[in-house]
Amino acid sequence: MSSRLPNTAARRRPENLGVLLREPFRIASEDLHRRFAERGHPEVRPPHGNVMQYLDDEGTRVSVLAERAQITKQSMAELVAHLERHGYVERTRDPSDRRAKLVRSTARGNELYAIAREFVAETEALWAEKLGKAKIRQLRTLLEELNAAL
Amino acid sequence: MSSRLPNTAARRRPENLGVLLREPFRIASEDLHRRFAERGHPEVRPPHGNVMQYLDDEGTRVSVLAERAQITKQSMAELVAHLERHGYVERTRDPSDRRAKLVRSTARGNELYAIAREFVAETEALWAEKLGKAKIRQLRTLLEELNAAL
DNA sequence: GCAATCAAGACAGGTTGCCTGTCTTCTCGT
DNA sequence: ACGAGAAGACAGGCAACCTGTCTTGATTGC
Repeated sequence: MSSRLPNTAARRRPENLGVLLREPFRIASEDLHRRFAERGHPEVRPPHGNVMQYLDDEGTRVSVLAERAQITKQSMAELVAHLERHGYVERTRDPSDRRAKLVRSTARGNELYAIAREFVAETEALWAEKLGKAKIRQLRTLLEELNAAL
Repeated sequence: MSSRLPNTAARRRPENLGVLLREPFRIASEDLHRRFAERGHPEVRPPHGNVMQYLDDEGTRVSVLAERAQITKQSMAELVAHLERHGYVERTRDPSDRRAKLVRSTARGNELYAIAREFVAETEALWAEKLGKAKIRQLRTLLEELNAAL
C-alpha cells in the first residue's frame, strides 16, 4: 500500500467521476424542492419523487410503485400515505381486483408536474447558457449511452 | 394545463437529464458497498463516505468534517462514532486545542481506500470498455465543465 | 368446486441518518 | 481576567427505510 492514503485534498485531483455525476444532480434536486416549497408545497420531499415519478394516468398499485422505485411496498405505502394526507394523490379501489387500490395524482398533485416541467426547462436553459447548447446535447447523448450500457 | 400529466412511461422520453446523472452514480455506489461487504467491511455504509472522503492525513476535526460534508456536527459525530466503534477511525486529542479531537483513519480504515481505488479503476475500465476511452474522456471533461459552472 | 397457494396491502416494530436545542469545556481577543 | 464564541457531548425527535406477520381476496390444480 502506497504512502499518504487519506488526504482527500490530494486525492481529489482529478475529481472522481462518481462525484462529478452526483453533484449536478444533488444541486438540481435541492433547487427543485426549494421551488416546490416556494410555490406552496413544502410537504413534498425528495423521496416523494419515487411516487409521483412512477404514477400512470390510470392509477398505479402500491406494489407496482414499490417495484419501480426499488423499495419495499411498506416503504412505498408510507410515502403514498404522506402524499395522500397532503392531498397530492388519492387511492381508489381497483375495479379489476378487490384486494388492490389504485394510486392516482389529484389536481393538487398535477401542480407538482407543472412546476417540475417548468424547472427542468429552466435548468436546461441555464446549463446551456453556461456550456452552450452543443455541449449539453453531447452530454445528454453520452449519458444516455452510459445508462443504456448499465 | 395540458392533458395526460402523470404517466411517466410517456413523459420519460427523452429521459430527464437528472435521472441520467443519478443512475450511473447510484449503481456504482451500490456496487462499491457490495464490494466493501464482500471484503469484510459490511459495517461501512454510504453515509460513511461523508467521513472517509474528507479526512486529511494529519486528522480532521468533527466540526470541519461536518462543514465539508454539509451536515450538522451532531450528525457527523454519530457517523464518526460508528466508524470508531468498528475500528475504521480513531479520535486523538488535538495538541493545538484542548477542546478538539482529531479524527484519523486507522490501518483498517486504510483498507477502505485501497478497495475504493481498485473499484474506481475497475469501473472506469468497464465503462471505457462499453463506450470507448474517447467517450469517457469526453464525458469527464463535460462533467468537469458543468460542475465548475455550478 | 373447493382447498391450497399466491398477491395486495395493513399493521407492528426496529434501525439509521438526519435534525434542533442545550450544556460543558476550553480558547482567545480585548 | 473575563466574555464571546468554538468544539464537541448529550437529549430528544422525525423521516425513510427495513423485516416479519396478518388479513383479505384471486387464482389455480385437482
